Amino acid sequence: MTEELKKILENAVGKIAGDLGKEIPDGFIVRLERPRQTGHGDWATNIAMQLAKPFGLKPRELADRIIAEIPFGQTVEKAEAAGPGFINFTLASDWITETVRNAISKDKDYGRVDSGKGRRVQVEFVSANPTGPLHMGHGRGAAVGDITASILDFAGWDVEREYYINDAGLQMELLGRSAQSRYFDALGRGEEAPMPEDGYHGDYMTEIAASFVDKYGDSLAQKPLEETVEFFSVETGRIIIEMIRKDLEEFGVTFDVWFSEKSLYDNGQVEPAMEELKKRDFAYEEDGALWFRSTLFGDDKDRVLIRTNGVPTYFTSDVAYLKNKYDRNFEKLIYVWGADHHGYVPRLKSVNKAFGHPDDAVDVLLIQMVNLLRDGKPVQMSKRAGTIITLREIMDEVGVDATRFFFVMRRCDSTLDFDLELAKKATSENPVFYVQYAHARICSIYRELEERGIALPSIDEFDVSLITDQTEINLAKAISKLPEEVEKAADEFAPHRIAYYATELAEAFHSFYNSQRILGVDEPLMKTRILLMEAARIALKNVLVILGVSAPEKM
RNA sequence: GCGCCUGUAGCUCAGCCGGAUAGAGCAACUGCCUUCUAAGCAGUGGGCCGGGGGUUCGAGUCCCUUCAGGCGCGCCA
Repeated sequence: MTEELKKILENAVGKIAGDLGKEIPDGFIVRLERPRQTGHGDWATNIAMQLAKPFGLKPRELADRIIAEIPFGQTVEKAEAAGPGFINFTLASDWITETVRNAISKDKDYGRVDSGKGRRVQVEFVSANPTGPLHMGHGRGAAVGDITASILDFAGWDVEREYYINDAGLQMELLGRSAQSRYFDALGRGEEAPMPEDGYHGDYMTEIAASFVDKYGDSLAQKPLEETVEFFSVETGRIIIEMIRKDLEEFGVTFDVWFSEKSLYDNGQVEPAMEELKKRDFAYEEDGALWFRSTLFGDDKDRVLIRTNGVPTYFTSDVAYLKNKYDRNFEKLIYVWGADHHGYVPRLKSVNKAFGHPDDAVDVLLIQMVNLLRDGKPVQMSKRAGTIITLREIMDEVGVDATRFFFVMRRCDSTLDFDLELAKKATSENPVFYVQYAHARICSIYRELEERGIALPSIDEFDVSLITDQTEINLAKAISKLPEEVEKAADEFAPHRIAYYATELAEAFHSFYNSQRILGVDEPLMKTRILLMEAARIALKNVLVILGVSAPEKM
């Protein structure tokens, strides 16, 4: 629909350029936008303002000349110059028929676009250390990552979701010693293996230790402590990862790949990555350590890759991991990180450049903090005091649907107030219910139709001439926006756009529903409205699928 | 000290690559159920887009500066 309009405008502009003997500037493209004001028609363009100077005309004058070249009829019903030089278009009502036909025939695929062109993209998210349960912040990252991935999939990308398990390094050893200590506690021999200074104290550690006792009795206490640390570390990590995996699965998030940091070392992928940096002269040895020349990329000092004592830093793994990702032929890499890691972004980008990859192949989504509100007051959380709120607690309290929706309701780079009371409310104040309710209402009408023995009409029975009410037109317009919203959300990695769009779509439906009846009107009109409603149901359903929120048939 | 994020209606936030009279939701107020789900709809009021400068036909949007809040600046992860 907009493609045709663009073509019409390109032709018009071309003809005028010819008449004037002027050139169209390089890189010029016709852009169409949705006017903010409904009174300004369906679409608008600012080409007259853009071309005024090169054409040597006043914007309004040029706008009038462009309009004079437009063939009215099939596509465009009305075009008028407005404001400083906009051209506003009202489309012929065909677009409504097209929208309804399109939605119903594509059904589950309605809203899919192909801006991704089948390119491979990896979204790596959550990637929490396997040292404890996921908390709120991880939850937001999980929702943002998962929904971003869904959006990209809908936009025609070939998407892989990946969880990077930080199972190498000192944290894991600390975890092992903590588990070991709890294990001895469980045997009543706590003094033999004291809890390390910064050990993991959570209740889950006690439970894990108990499971070791169940499984191994006191056999693990027979050997010297140092000999079993590794075992405790690996096994505890495995148990916690499984716990995390279950929580995420219940949260509606599943990964294609669980990638172990340790495997980079076990499979010898770290050394070659370091060698490549050295070969390209981005790494050098000094003072017994291996350094990355981050100063070449504006960092204030070079950064250590391999410490003097021979132990690699986390940065080392990340270099190897980045290389590994490219080896798997991804064209685009998306990292979802907590905003507290933002200082690390330039370093990752630097490595990316050092390897000779385009800068925009890597995108890092920084997720700001979540403030949990109960009774309108922030809930104080402290790791030290053990008062961390876990993702599981939130899911259990407010449900998966509301949790997911709330986590993507705001732009990622803005801190999020998560109001527990609001998330649980079953009123229109709560956007999740508002959207789901629209879907349930439609399904309710279907039940009524079934009872009255009325079948879903065929698309050919849609009669656009019967669509006269503004709420009907607004609903059709909202439905027609799904593909463009998906494209924009994918383009910007902005899942919140879809949450906003979902609300807008639901609003258009509720408004229509309240003002017009479906049953009890003349049959042709009833059929036309049923088809419009069916298109709305499909759009709502697909949007909820993208968000990973259920679409209830009854509420 | 340096860097990143944020600052828009009473509250929570949208605002796309600079465009028209800055938008939602909530809260407040007024209406709407004998008919498909009122968990809904319609309407009203509410603004120095943190402040100051600049860029230009045009700035909430871009640049500089300043103020306020948050978060980072290890051979920790």
